[in-house]
Amino acid sequence: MKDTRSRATGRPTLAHVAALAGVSQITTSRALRSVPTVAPELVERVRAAAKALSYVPNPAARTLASARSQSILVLVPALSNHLFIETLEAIQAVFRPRGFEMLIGNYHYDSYEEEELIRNYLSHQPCGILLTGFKRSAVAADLLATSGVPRVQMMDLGGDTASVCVGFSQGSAGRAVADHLLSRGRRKLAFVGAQLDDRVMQRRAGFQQAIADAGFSQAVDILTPEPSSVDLGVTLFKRLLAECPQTDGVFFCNDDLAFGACFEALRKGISIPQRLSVVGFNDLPGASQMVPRLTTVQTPRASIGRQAAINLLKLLDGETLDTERVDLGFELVVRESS
Amino acid sequence: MKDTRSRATGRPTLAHVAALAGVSQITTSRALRSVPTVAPELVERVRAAAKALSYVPNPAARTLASARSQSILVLVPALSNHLFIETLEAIQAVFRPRGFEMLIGNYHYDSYEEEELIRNYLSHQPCGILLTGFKRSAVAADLLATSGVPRVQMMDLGGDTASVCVGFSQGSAGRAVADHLLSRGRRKLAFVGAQLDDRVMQRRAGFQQAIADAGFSQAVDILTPEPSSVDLGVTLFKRLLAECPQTDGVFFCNDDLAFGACFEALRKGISIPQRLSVVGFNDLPGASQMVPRLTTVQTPRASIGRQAAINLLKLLDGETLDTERVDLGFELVVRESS
DNA sequence: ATGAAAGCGCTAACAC
DNA sequence: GTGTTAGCGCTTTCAT
Repeated sequence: MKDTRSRATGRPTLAHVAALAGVSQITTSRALRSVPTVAPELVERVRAAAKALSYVPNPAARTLASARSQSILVLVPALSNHLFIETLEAIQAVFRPRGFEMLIGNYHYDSYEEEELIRNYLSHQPCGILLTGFKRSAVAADLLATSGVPRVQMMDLGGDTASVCVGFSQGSAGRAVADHLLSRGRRKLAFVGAQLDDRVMQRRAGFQQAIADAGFSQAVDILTPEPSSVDLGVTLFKRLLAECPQTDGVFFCNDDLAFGACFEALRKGISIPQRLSVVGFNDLPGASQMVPRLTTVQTPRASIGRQAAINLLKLLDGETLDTERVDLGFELVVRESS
Repeated sequence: MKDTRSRATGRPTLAHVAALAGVSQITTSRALRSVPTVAPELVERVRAAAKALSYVPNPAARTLASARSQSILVLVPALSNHLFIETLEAIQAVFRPRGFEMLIGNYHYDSYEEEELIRNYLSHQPCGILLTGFKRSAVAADLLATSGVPRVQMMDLGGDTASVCVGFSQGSAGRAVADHLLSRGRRKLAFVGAQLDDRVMQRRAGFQQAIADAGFSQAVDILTPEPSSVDLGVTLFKRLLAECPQTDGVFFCNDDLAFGACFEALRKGISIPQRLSVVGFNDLPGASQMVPRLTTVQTPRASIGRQAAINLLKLLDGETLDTERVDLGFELVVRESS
């Protein structure tokens, strides 16, 4: 009966593995972390010993000794939006196989909560941080900068922070929608927007620019500062039909607006693919299954997550990607109902 | 210029706080953890010193020393389902204010992945575990049992594991739906089910039982082993109308089936609230906004998360809740479209 | 009720 | 390339 487990945790420790492999603790440590200076033969022996004992490293000890954990902090504004879930999945697909853990911080679109989360999670000494967007409190920005932990920002490309960003351009999304509609022969194009924040206006600008570049002009703008919703989509769609009945292509700046419109069209028996092309931004969950032919411009969530993760890995490896901005474009997805 | 920060992390340590407060390190530790044996006056002094230095405890050191982290491991089968997101939010609302972190493990309905997650996360020495359902591999169950970490199971009440469960009874959900329909004067009741797993059959049994108890009998059963989907809902709804046109109340065992049916009804101009009552299980995201009057039986996700978290806290406090089973019932939610 | 000493399991720094 | 030593920052144990 050999003593191969720690009294405190009941699990074998590095010392046990080292003893079994017949090398020093530090060599064991290095071998297990794939530090290149260890002789291949020793690596072999150590691996075998670790396996024999079912050794699993103690992350707390590792973090304490190295002042750096194997965790990546990911801050998202919401979990209720599918967009971020898919982004998280893509991130995890990069990090999990490499032995990193993900700490997920949901700040509910609240910058004070974001600040608190940062303060809390920073105490865990994450080795990297993935952030969503630019806007955050000065305190939060300062905490991040002071921490010195490598970080990558996702989704937005704009802003003034001198750091690595992975996202897409709202303007080119708008442009693509216009090109798509024009290529299908649509000429009476409308833009329907709510909320009217920067992003919406950038999408609109790209949309208009592309129409102008093609030598046409946009037929109509239906705009309102109200927050976007399915109901509002119905209302604005009615307004569109009233004000500009000859419209044959619409870009709804938000998914729920587009959905409300499609739904209303369905009710009224308006055949959307034939009389009208509708494009929405992002994809309301389930919408694709319910509404006949809704074209959708999707934020490239998975690509953004994956690329952001990959760039963060590069930073962790010591590469310098200063102020790199990666524009991943977007995807035009044509959905069809049953 | 006093030396109030650790060389390794740049942050103040317990020793710094102790020095400033003029007490020993261990008293400082106890004061900060609210160990009751410390004199109130010292607690005061220590707190002040900690605040003055912006001291934040180092979780790695704490975990290493005590062989127990402040993390709660939560295992969910998916993040893409809103049900689990809402459950997670409710759990977090209990734990975050008390200083616990949440480790979220998404096993994608894959029991091998669940096993891997358990093995990995167990190395972080979580102080508690929240699990979803009963079915898991024998290895996983063994890992959990051997770990000795307190755990609570969510969602299902059945199963044979002798542990604390918080969930709801599928049978009583079915019963409630029948009662609801009967109370609205519906008499020709139908059950539409897909997938036909245990849970679906339990819902059906409860539904039938309640109808029988009220002295009536169920008009028709539309069953298929195919997996549930919106499309299938359309198909089954057509079958229902063909086979049993006089039906005036239907219980769809899944949300997407109900949605497909409502959608189809809408297309055909069948007025659901007048001619037919439709009840679906759970709420397809967005469905409430799109379909006129869909009654929904909702898994009490938030209540389950909160109650499970509270029960786990009790276990952490040393209370014994052996084999406790908490049935949280369910909610009947009537949704109306715009 | 408070404190001193001894680790927790690992890695950084420096030797050899 | 490998090993020795000395902590990382905290809590446990045991004394007082």
